[in-house]
Amino acid sequence: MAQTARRTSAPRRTASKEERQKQLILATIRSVAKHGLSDTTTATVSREAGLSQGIINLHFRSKDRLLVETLRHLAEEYRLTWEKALERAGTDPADRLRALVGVDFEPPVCERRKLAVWFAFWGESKSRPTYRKICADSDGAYRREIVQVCEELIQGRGYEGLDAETIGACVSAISAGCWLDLHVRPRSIDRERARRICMSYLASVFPRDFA
Amino acid sequence: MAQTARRTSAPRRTASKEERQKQLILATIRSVAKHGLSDTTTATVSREAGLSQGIINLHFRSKDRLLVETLRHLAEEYRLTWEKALERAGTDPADRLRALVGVDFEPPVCERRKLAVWFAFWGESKSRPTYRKICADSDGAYRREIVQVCEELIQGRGYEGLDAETIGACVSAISAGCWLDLHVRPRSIDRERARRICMSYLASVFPRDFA
DNA sequence: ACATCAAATGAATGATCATTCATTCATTTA
DNA sequence: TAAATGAATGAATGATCATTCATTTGATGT
Repeated sequence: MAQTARRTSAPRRTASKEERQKQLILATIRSVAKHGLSDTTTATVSREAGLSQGIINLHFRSKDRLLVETLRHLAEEYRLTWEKALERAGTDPADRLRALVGVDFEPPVCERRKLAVWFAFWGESKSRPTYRKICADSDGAYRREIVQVCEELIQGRGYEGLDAETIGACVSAISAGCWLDLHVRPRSIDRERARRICMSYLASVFPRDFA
Repeated sequence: MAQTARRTSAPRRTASKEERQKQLILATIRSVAKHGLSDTTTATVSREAGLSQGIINLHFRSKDRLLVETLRHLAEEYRLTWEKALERAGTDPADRLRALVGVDFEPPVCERRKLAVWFAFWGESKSRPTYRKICADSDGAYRREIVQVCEELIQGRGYEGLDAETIGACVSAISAGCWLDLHVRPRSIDRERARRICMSYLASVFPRDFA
């Protein structure tokens, strides 16, 4: 009985504590994407992980903590992904901006399941200060990076009368807005089209670098 | 006991069925904004309405139906608001575009509580086809209107080489993205700043009409 | 081969929740 | 004023859920 469940999951006792926790976080992402946050229970998560009822309390002390750690995992993955993309992009501000926008529309960040989880936590963040803080910090760090790159581009390439704060706000707003479309109206848009919508904006404000 | 609850609410038996239902929908909006969708129970809603436990099943048959009707209420209010704004704006496409953008950042649409409720339903819409359909239809209708107005503006004012679909997608994406900021990082932005971010985009693509 | 021990289990527990329905109450009708 | 009506109540019910913990399991060291 437990045998059948185990078949689809990692070997039973060889996993280290960290591996087990990550396994449960990934199971939580799948469960939230599939059932929603309201209907994600310790049962749906442990079943998704192929493990037993009690496993969540064993590794995270409570369901609440598991959810918070899941959100933290998402935020960390996001940050690591755009930091790496910036490294690869080199020093040219236009390349760096392209890289930052690209991250929002490529795996591992832009997967339908993960969008669903982001929206799920955003949806609860008004009433959950812990969620809101993690989301706000994550968004804030990304925004600061965008604005800084815009500033470098405006300075370095001699654009006149442009406000980096406003443009940065626009870029990240368009990203978020496209995420909403990908999430709620997936048939109306795909990741590549979303990326091009963002790039069309950059082309309109920085024509010499993106047109 | 029931007396004290009643004191803050509408008179007990004078309300018509529709008034009672609307009262419960408004109570649901307050409850979802305050407690989140996960922690909104028939108890929190009926308490918020100053009525009894059983009232929701009496008027909506189930909690599920109440939630769906609450989302429908939000979507209808949104549609009515931008339809009225279009009427007031007259026939000039630039005015009409200004009006559509304005709606997203004025009451009754853009209130913190209502943003919280939109995000709550978006957050569950991957796993709830009913929610997703209502959200998708609402967004879709607004988007079609934006795109059409952009087309008129491009044609009527002789803008060259602009794609109305893409610009419409940008406008509504920026709106949604600003909503995310208002929702998750309310200290970083207010409605007026959000509106100006949208207008700055319109100024960059339609300089002769918005600059 | 055996003992040790942390990891994992899953049945049991108590709390919370949506829903039901017998009863109460205010209004309308006669 | 009395009877009839149906809106509203709230205690009771059963279902679901997170958490606990006594027991089982399997890996490790001797």
